[in-house]
Amino acid sequence: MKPQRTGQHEREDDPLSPLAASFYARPSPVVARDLLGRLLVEERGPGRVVGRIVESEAYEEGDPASHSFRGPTPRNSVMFGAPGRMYVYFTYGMHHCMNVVTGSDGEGSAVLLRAVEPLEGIDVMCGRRGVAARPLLCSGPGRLCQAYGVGRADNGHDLLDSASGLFIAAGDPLSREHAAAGPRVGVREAAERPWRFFEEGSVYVSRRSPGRRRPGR
DNA sequence: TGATAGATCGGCT
DNA sequence: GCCGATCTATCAG
Repeated sequence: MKPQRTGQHEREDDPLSPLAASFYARPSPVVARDLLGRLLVEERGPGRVVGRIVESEAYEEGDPASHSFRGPTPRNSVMFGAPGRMYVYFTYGMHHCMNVVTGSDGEGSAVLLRAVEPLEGIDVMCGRRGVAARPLLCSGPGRLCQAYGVGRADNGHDLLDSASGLFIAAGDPLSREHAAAGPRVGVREAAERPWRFFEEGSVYVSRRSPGRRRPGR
């Protein structure tokens, strides 16, 4: 049960208003951390799907782990384009990963969205994923794309346009004390650039098992 | 509960 | 030809 939004969604204080271009036009590690707590919204399918971003990773040009490291190619060209667009690629023969292009036009930097906490449209996500357990719906880049119905066709998608039905809304940014940083997943020499950002203690992030502590000890 | 291998294919060398 | 910003099933303990 939500109040109807009748053309008021451009208001700055509306948590469902899309983030502006200036938000993305900053260095990717800055954007990655600032994305925590924001809302990933999709309303192109059977119902509105909303999730709170709890995990992200930054990739910079000149970073050996980044697709943009060896310069522009047909595959990664979106990464070198204007900030605020989505870079979607296919990997491991079966998974998609979605990124948000950051920095300035011509620079190959982006932020990988790794996990969100499902808030709305749980049934839609379950249907797309084929699983029911909430922590398994969007905890990982491949799962996230599947839950949101995002694929190669969305490469280059404009996130600044909320009318497109897929965008990131302002939400409620995560406070500093609840945000943690660490080495990126699957990246060699990962410790040198601790550009994975996540919400401390969230059960909706990926890779939470090692060293997991239960409350009380 | 934690570690490991297999699936599967587009892009780059 | 090889490798990968992954996920899942399966096995061992």
